[in-house]
Amino acid sequence: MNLKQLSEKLGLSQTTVSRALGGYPEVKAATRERVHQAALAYNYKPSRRATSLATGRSMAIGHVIPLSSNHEMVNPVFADFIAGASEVYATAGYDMLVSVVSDTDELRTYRDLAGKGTVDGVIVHAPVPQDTRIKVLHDLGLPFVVHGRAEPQAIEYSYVDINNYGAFTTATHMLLDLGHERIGLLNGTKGVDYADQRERAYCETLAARGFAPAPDLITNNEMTEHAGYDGAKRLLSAPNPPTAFLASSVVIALGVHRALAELGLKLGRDISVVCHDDELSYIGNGGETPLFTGTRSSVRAAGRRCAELLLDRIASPTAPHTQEVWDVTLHMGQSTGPAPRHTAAQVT
Amino acid sequence: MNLKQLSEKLGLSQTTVSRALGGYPEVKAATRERVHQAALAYNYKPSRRATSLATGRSMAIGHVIPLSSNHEMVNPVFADFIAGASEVYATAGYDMLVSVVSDTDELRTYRDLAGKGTVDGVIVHAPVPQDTRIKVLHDLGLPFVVHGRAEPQAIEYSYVDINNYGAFTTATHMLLDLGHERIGLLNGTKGVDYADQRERAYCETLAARGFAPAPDLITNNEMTEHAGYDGAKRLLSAPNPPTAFLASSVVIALGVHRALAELGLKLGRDISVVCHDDELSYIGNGGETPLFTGTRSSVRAAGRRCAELLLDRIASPTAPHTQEVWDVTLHMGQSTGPAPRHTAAQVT
DNA sequence: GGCGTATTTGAAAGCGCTTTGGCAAGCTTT
DNA sequence: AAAGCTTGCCAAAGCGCTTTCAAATACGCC
Repeated sequence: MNLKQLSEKLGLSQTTVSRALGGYPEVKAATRERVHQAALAYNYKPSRRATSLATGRSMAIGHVIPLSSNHEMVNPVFADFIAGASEVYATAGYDMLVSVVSDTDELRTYRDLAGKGTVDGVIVHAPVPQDTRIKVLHDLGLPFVVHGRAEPQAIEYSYVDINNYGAFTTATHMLLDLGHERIGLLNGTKGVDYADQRERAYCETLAARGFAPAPDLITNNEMTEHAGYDGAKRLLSAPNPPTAFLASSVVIALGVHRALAELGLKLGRDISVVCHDDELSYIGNGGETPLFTGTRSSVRAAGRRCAELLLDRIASPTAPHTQEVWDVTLHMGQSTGPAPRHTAAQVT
Repeated sequence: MNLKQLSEKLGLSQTTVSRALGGYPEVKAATRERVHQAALAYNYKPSRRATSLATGRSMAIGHVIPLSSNHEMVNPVFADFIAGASEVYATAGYDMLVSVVSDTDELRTYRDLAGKGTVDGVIVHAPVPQDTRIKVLHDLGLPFVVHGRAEPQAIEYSYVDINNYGAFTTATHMLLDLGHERIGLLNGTKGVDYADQRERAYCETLAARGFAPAPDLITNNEMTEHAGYDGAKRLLSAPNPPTAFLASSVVIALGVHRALAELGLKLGRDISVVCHDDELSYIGNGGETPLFTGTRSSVRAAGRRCAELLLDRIASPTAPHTQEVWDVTLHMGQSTGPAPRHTAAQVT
């Protein structure tokens, strides 16, 4: 059933039917009602294809999920981020288009989406400093919102980020206050903004408190369980091992936890761990007393907010940009405690 | 730049330009070349909106990710599944549309997608026995492929599944062979096909070997880390605790691992764990000697295969249906060992 | 009654492609 | 030389909507 058929059945013009369904005011209430009834009865739904050609808007938002080209892994935070964004799109009548592409293909994907007009806007993930994507999207005239930041940038843009620097400053201070002096940092891959911010916070806090950050206590990796396990195990078996870890994600922290169990070390007593917790639904760190002490911020909420901002931008493209940095709160769990008197790990 | 403008620049008709770009044979090679050059030079890309209206195909596939209505969680396996599917779509020129919806809204979403013609086909996730979605999609005439099975069904359909029954039969036998007699089953939510298959395999194998499956050794839950932790802890602190666990996912197994660490029990010695491993990239159980002994099957490969089958169906809708059940292999890890002589857990 | 103003409806022109049905020119074939 | 094929191109008709512009009807008021 298409518009023409429906309007014939009703004895009305396509114009009137279209307007009635579209909620335009110049249709008599009675007529509108009649049209709605008929649409329901015949299960008429305007073709998305035709609508978008006529309006010039595709009513879809693109999410380009970068696959780190050397590992080809997809970070589970995207699942939650997308779930949040999807909620917003659904209520606004937008569809969500996701393409998972090697990060080397990302720019091409954007050019494609813009050229073909497949989407009305995109979300940019995991920005790096001086991210080229921002310039490209700006030049393409495709509205976008960045999840994270990519400073410095000549171009004004909207973003939603968390205060990574603040979070890891707080976390580092807390571990220092507990008496930990050798703290390992199990971080994400170098060059991604949040990872860099966190490392900077860690180093600068240590320096401010009079400790020289030891480069050998920092690992950079995809934030997998395995990386956490490997990193912890390696650092703990080195001479002069750390007594605490800062982990960039709960998944990493779980890996640390596994390493500790294997080494016979007790979390929170022998070794302390603080992580950043995105509140992933399946790998949650919830409960009244969460396992890991961590800086917490819902990535799902970030997804929602990014989606909202993007829809706003599409609706009013000339409005000033919105830049939000969310503060994160430190939640105490069972993974932190005072530094042991003697170096805990006597691992060979 | 649109087709009209490009053809004017070239002094050709829209027809010829369209054909040249579309690879139709009735264009002179020299002309085709000239058109391609111009398209490149002016960065012309045919509008997806217009193309799909003209052809009647939207060149998009829908993935409806169900959010269990009571928990509102999104399973991380979807991230990997989608990554696999996306690869296939990308090479075939298809887009992937994903909507994350409460499972109560799923049917409405399908009707919407079909009615508006937003997608050319969909993938059905996490089927339940006598799944209503299959009937609905069949009646809507929307091509689909199911990831998993939903037997019995009056309707013929294509699916890709793993041999869940076989996997958990093998796993149960293995634990029995190691001397474990009380085996806990930490399963996904009841009613989802794979969870039911696994429970059936577990129960029937126990029965075949002369053991009565104890209902109090089975838990059904969302497959979160927390569920694994809770389940293990509860079962281990009951009178007559199990000496081994079958876990429906690595994420659950990680929770079990955490519970064991907390109770001072050693994985693979005091308590054995076998899990099903979807080979999730971030929560991987890889390495030469994986942590968990498990039945292994790549959910990403399943995503790829489902996508291929769906594109095939769309290309030839009357072709016979394909039904694949993949065998899974058991990989030995460090989490299994002979049953301890005495009940290991002396937990209050 | 006539005029101005709302109110309500419709005809038709796009949106930017694909594709059908021709048509002209150049080749074969008889 | 006429008839029949190919080859290479084009005009124009859709695809199913939205939206502009115009028109018809109803209403209020002097």
